Amino acid sequence: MGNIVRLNRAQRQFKSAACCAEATGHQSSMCDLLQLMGADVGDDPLATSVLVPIRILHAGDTLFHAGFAAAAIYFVRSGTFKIFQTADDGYEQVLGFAGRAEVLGFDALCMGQYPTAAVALEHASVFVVLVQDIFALAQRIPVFDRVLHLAVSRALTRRGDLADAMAAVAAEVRLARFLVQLSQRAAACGQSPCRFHLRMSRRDIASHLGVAHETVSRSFSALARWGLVRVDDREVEITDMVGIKSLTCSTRRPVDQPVAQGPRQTYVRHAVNKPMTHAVAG
Amino acid sequence: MGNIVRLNRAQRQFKSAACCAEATGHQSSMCDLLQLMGADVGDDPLATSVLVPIRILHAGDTLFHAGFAAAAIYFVRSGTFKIFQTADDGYEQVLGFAGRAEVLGFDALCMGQYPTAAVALEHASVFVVLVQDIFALAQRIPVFDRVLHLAVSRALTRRGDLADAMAAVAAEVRLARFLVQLSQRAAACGQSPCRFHLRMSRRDIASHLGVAHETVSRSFSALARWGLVRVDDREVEITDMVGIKSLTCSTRRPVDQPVAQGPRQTYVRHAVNKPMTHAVAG
DNA sequence: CGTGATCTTGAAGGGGGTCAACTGGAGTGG
DNA sequence: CCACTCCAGTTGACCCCCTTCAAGATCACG
Repeated sequence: MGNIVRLNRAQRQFKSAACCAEATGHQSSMCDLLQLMGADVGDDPLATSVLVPIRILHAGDTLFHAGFAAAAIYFVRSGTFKIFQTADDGYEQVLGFAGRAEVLGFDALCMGQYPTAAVALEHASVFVVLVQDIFALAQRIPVFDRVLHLAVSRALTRRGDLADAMAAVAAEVRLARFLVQLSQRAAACGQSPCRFHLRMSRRDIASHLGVAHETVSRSFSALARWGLVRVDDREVEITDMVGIKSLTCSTRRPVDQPVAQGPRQTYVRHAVNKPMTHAVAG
Repeated sequence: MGNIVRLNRAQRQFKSAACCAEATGHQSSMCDLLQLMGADVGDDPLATSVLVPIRILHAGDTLFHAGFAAAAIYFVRSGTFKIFQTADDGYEQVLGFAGRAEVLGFDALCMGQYPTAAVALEHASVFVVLVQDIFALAQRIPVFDRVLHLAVSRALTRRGDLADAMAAVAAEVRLARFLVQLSQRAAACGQSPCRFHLRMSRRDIASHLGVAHETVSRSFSALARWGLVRVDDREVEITDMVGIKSLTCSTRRPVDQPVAQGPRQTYVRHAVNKPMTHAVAG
């Protein structure tokens, strides 16, 4: 795959001065953090008095490296992040993409260092909560404890989705599942579930889905040919939501008794091609 | 794959009377739970006074179903569990296997229902903490809050390992990574890192690794042929720990400048076969 | 305009999915 | 006790899909 550390372009592109820019961070209050996370915090004087630093990142900036000491956890205020771990040979395995109101770096708690790295894919900002403060804050501000638990629970669910996407045999199905996930996530944020701009490169998607990046390209072309999506570089529009969702159902050898209807639609791969060409023809 | 719901045999095999047997559960104290999780709890009178139910399960028993309302989270006291989600067509995607001191069902918190299911692979017992009690307990017993956060952090890391195992191109590498994970996990529990009994079927492993179960069989045979492991049904012995660990390093197209040493060892698949046959010959 | 990146498409080869057949063990019922 | 059934596990054969290598298009930047 060669999903190698390639920050050069992004760094040049966005002219981020410093790689690990702690720069231009200001302060906010715990109250804002709780509101971001969807908690109902009346006017808790304690929450408003506790200050929480904010860190600003440019595209390509690294929020934290894998293997570094666990200094803090982060709550995404804006922007998108790529979560990945790097193998010995430099291969990046992308575990997921995190957006607004998601927690980052929590998996470092149990081992004292980050098992994964996080890189901003666009201009972004995060709330910073130092590891050494977490438990004290959780005790002093119960609603923060609740918010944290819920956020981590969501992060856990997200990583389950990862397996979902990688489990499909056909590459087109993997991509379809990924796009549907993005769509539903966008909808949950109040954005359009049909049109969105991909923040990540084909390489990142490929690593996330466990295929070669050329295969991602081909799968995009296939989905477009079948009339399910319209693709222009990183602009994606889902033109047939029903069709793409039905495609995502193709897993492996479905059941012991396949369907016993129609012309032996046993293979998944066939199910991938057949109905789609029909859909194009129809 | 046909990784279908096949509890019949297990149920018959172990003669578990009720599928969802809440049966024969007794009570224990929060103190025991905290000690299980590795916390140092002196003689906290509060912790000893809080009672925590224990649930006993037989092999094949379901701890909780996917889609059911989130009633409780569980801490594994003994035994092994299979965590999985079931697709519409009945395909089981195995997300992982959980053992002693791991938390189960936490991902249900954020959505009110379990996104995954958990089934006991052997005789097992768990501590039961009702969802409605979690936050109150976390506030009353700070150590419990800490223990919970750490356990969830570990669960998050575990799901990262899942992607690691599924990311490899070659099936033998996936299996090797899985075995190394099991080995390291066993070592962390004070058991032998070289010999262990697999609690899960080939089908479960296949689903976990994202391959067909026939491929798992073939990969076991290949690893044995290369002298890395000895396999007898579910009894596994790692006979060449260095060799199997070096095998796990094979990812995808390593780096842009391969190694430039020796005869162009660019392909992973070659690296899989070549050195191993040498190892057998040598 | 050269450089280097992303993205796309083509061609070739092989690995693994799928189906099939076989073995062996466990439970069932005669 | 022994046939019978069911299932886990293994191995073989076929062939499609994906990986890999390669080349071209496009864009950004100096």
